[in-house]
Amino acid sequence: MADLNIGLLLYIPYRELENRVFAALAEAGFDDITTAQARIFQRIGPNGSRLTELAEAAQVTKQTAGFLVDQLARGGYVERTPDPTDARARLVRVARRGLTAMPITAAVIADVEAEWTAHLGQRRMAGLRDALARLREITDPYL
Amino acid sequence: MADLNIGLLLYIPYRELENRVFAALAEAGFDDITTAQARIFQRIGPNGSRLTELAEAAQVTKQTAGFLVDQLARGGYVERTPDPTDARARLVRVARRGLTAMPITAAVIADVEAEWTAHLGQRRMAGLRDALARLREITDPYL
DNA sequence: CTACTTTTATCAGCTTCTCTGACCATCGCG
DNA sequence: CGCGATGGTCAGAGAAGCTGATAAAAGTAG
Repeated sequence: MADLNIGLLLYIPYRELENRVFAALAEAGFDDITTAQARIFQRIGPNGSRLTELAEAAQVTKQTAGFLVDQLARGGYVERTPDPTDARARLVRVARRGLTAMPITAAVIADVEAEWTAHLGQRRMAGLRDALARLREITDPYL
Repeated sequence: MADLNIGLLLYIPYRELENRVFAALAEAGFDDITTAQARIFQRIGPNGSRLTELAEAAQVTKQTAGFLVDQLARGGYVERTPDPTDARARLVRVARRGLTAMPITAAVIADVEAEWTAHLGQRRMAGLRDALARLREITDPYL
């Protein structure tokens, strides 16, 4: 095993956080959501997003994004409304059930961050967040 | 969108690195490997690993791990040898083709890390690596 | 040494995710 | 208006993951 590459080092805590979030959501009754759906849901902007935007941000094809959005819509997590500025497009917005799930997710993330801060110390945790935010500038295809 | 949660901040650069690695592997003729296979391959120890270990490290079921190892074996990336210490178990080892692919991966990772270091500065990059390595202590199920 | 439990791995069947390719409707521009 | 670009859907297929059931070897208790 020895020292792991930076990719795996990024992936390991990501996966841990994801697991914790899904465990909490399932316990709260949101047991019909999947990781793939969540990765799309996460990228919906405050005023809704177009399918194409979501697909690009999540790095999947439009077809896959559409497939996942349909499921989220069936579950009541999102709704699809026509885009007033473009008759071809439809805006995906967070709906009732999605709004209910969000604070649960936020609470788990806060918990996990607190644990990580306790382990790393405030200084290193702040540095981690700062470094990742800056890294996003050159690695996020959605930006 | 606004400020993203720490999970997504971890995932974005992870995904970028993964994409770069797979692009380079494909260009070098290793176009038959998938991300799922690579996530298993990555966890194989220097002296081989058991299927159960790989499954746990990659956080998939033994069945899934077995399925992926079979594919890796068919591609010549790994080989399965009997475990001398336990007749039930078989050790998964990196084989010829796997050994050939590893330096290509390492080179891409080095390139990407250099880019990230250029963007963040040496100090922040070192801090990032340090923080992630420490985080692994409390988030890696394989440890 | 026998009986029971645990561990390691496999087989079978199914769901979910993701892709490619083909297609349609609308937009925007010259 | 005509035409390329954009936003999205439909159809079909492969990959990846799961649960459940089974088998074989190992470990453990008596």
